[in-house]
Amino acid sequence: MENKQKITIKDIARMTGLSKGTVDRVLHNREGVSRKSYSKVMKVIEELGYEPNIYASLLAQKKERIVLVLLPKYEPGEFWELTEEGITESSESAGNLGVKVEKVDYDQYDIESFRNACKKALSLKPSGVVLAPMFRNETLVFVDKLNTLGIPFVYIDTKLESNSYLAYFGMPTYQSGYLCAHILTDEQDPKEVAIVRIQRDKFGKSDPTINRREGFMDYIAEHFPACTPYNIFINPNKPEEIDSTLEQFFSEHPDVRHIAMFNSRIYLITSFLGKHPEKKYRVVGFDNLAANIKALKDGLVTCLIAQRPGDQAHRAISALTDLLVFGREPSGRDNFMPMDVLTRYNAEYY
Amino acid sequence: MENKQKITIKDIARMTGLSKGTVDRVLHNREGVSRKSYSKVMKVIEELGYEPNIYASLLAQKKERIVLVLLPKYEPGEFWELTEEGITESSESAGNLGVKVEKVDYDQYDIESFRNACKKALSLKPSGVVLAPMFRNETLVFVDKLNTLGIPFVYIDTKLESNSYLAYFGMPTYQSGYLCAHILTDEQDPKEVAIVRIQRDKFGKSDPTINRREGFMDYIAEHFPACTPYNIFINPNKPEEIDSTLEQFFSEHPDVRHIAMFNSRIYLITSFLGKHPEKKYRVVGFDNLAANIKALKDGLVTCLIAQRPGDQAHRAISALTDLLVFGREPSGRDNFMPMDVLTRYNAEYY
DNA sequence: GTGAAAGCGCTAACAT
DNA sequence: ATGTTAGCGCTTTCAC
Repeated sequence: MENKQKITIKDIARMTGLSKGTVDRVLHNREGVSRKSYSKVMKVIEELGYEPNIYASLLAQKKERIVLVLLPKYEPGEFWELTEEGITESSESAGNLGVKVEKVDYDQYDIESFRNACKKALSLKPSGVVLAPMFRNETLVFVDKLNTLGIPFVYIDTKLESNSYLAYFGMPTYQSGYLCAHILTDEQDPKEVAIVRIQRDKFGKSDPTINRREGFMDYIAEHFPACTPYNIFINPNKPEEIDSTLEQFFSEHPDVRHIAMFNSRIYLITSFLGKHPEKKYRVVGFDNLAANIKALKDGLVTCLIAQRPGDQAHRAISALTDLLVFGREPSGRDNFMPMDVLTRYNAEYY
Repeated sequence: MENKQKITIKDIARMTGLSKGTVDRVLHNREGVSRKSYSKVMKVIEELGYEPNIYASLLAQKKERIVLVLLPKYEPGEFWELTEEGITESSESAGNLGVKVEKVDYDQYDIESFRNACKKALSLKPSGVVLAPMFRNETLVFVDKLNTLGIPFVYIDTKLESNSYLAYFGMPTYQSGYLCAHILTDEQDPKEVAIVRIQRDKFGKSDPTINRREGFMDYIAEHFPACTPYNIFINPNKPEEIDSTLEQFFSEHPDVRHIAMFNSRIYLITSFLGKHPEKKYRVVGFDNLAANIKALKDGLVTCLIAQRPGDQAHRAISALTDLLVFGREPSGRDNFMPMDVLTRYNAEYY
C-alpha cells in the first residue's frame, strides 16, 4: 500500500507492451480489445494497484455534466432556504469535478407548476436529479420517466417508496416525533399536551409531519397513557387570528403547559407565548429557521429539533457526482441525518 | 458571471499579446515582470474573471506537500479515536489535492514522548501542522519553532492563546459546561449535584474540563444559588474501586440525584448506575464514545454532549490544504463546533 | 484490435 | 523581462 497513486497508464502500457490507448480501453471496458490484452492489463492493475488520476482524466475529457435540483420556491427565512444554502455550497465542489448544478423551482402549492418544472428539468438533459417530493403522484410519474431515461435521482427531505432511487437523505421522521415527545415530557408527568397544527388543504402531498405526529403519539401513549393530546389549528395566512385562537384554547385548558408543533413554523406562536411568560410553557418545535432560533434564544421555545437540510442537499449532490464522476455507488441507500437538539445554549454554534 | 471557468491562461496570453509564461508569472506574483505587462494581465483577469484550473495546475506541478498531525496515542474506544477517524477521512480528499497527511503520536502522559514527537515532526519537513496541545509549555516551544520556520499550524480540541496559529477548531468549552448544567437541571430544582472527577496528576497539561467545570458552576450559581455541588474523585486505573467510592458517597448523600462528569469517561460510572435503577439518577456526560453511547441507550446516562472530533480534524486539515493549495486563508480563526445533545432517541443517527 | 499523436490547462526549465 | 517548449496523466481522434 506504499506505492500510492504512483503508477500510471503509461507504466501499465510499458509493462504490458501495449499502448496507452489500449490500456485506456481496458480501464473503461470499451470494446475492441482482445481477451489476451485485456487480461494482461488487468493482471498488472491488480498487482500494482493502479488508481487513476481523476483530475487528469477530467482535464482530458472536458465534458460537462449537469445535476438538476428540483425544489420548492420559498420566502426568505423559510425551511427551503436552508436546503438551498447546501446546494450553493455543493455547487462549487461539484464544479471542480466538472459537474454543474442547476436548480428548477416550483410552487409547492400548485401542482401545475410542479409539472412544468419536471418538463423543464427533463429538457435540460441532466445526468442526475435531486428532488424533494411534494406531490406524491406527480413525483412518481416523473421519477418513472427518469428511470426509463436511465437518469439516476436522489430524494432529499422525504422519500417515496418508489422503485429505484439512488439514495435518500433526510430525517427519520417517525423517530423525530418520538424524540420530540421525549424531550417535551422528560422528567415530567403531563396530563395534557397541546399540538399546534396548520390548517391547509393537502391535495395528495406527502407530509413528513404525519410521521412525526405518529411517533409523537406513540411515545405519549407508551409513556403517559393517561395523557390527553389536544390539537389546535392555526392559519398561517391569518397571523392576526393565531393569537386569539391560542388564547381561547389555553383559557379553556389552563393546565396545559406542554406544546409541540411538527412543522418548521413554531415561530408562529411566539407572539402568543411572549404574552404569557408566567405560564412557563414547555415548547418543542422543529428546524433551525432564523425566526425559530430567535424564539429559542428569547426563551420562548424550549427546544428545537433540527435536521441539517443543507447537509442533506450537499450529500445528495455528492452521491450523484460520486456516481457520475467516479462511478462509485453510494454505500447506503437510505441515509438518515442526525436530529440535532438545539437549546438556547447551543443554538448559536450550529 | 455566466462564463464560469471558461477562460484560460492561453486566452489571457492571446489577449494581452504576451506568452503563457509571462501570464503564469503574473498569476503567481513571481518577479521579473514589467509593470506594463503586469497590469495588462491583471486588467484582463479582472474583466474576464479568470479562475485557474487547480487540477491542471496540480497535474503540472507534481509536488507533494505534507501535513503533519500530532496526536496523543489512544486505546480503542477512547476519545482520540474519533479524531483519528476524521483524519483518515480527510487524508483522501487532501491526497486528491497533492497533500499527504502523516500522523505522529505521543504518550499524553509522558512529556518526553511529546518532545520526541515534535522533533520527529520537524524532521519530516511538513508544510503544515495540526495539533492538539496537551503539554502547555512544550507546545508553546514547538509552535514557536514552527513560526520561525514559517510553517502554519492549526489547533484542534484545545487552543493555547499563543501568538500565531492559523486557526482553531474545537468545542466552546466554557459554554459546554454551562449547557451541561442547563440540561442536567432543566425543569428541576436540585438542592445538590454530584460532579464525578478523575484523580490524576496534571503536570502543566492544559485541561478543557477546567473550563467546563467553570461554565457548569456558573450556571448553577446563577440559577440555583442554594444548590450544593459535591466532587467525587475516582481512579480510572482502579475500576474495582470506582463502584465502592460511588456507593459510599451516595449512601452518605442519599438525596443527590444529579450527576455530571466533564471528561469523556462517563462510562466509568455505569456499573454503579446499573445497580441503582430505582434512584433514577439524572446523568449528563460528554463525548460520543461507543461505551458512552451504549450507556445512553441502556438508559443509564440521560444525555451526552458531543463535539464532533472527526469534524474538527477534518476542518483543520481542510484549512491547511486550502492555504497550501489554493492560498486561501481560513475565514475565521477561532471556529467553535456545534455541541450536539445526544439522548437515547437520537444517538444512533450520529 | 491496436498504436500514434494531439491536446486538456498549467508549470517549469531553458532560451533569448 | 519575456517567449518557447516539454511534459503532468489521461482521453480521443485517426490511422493502420
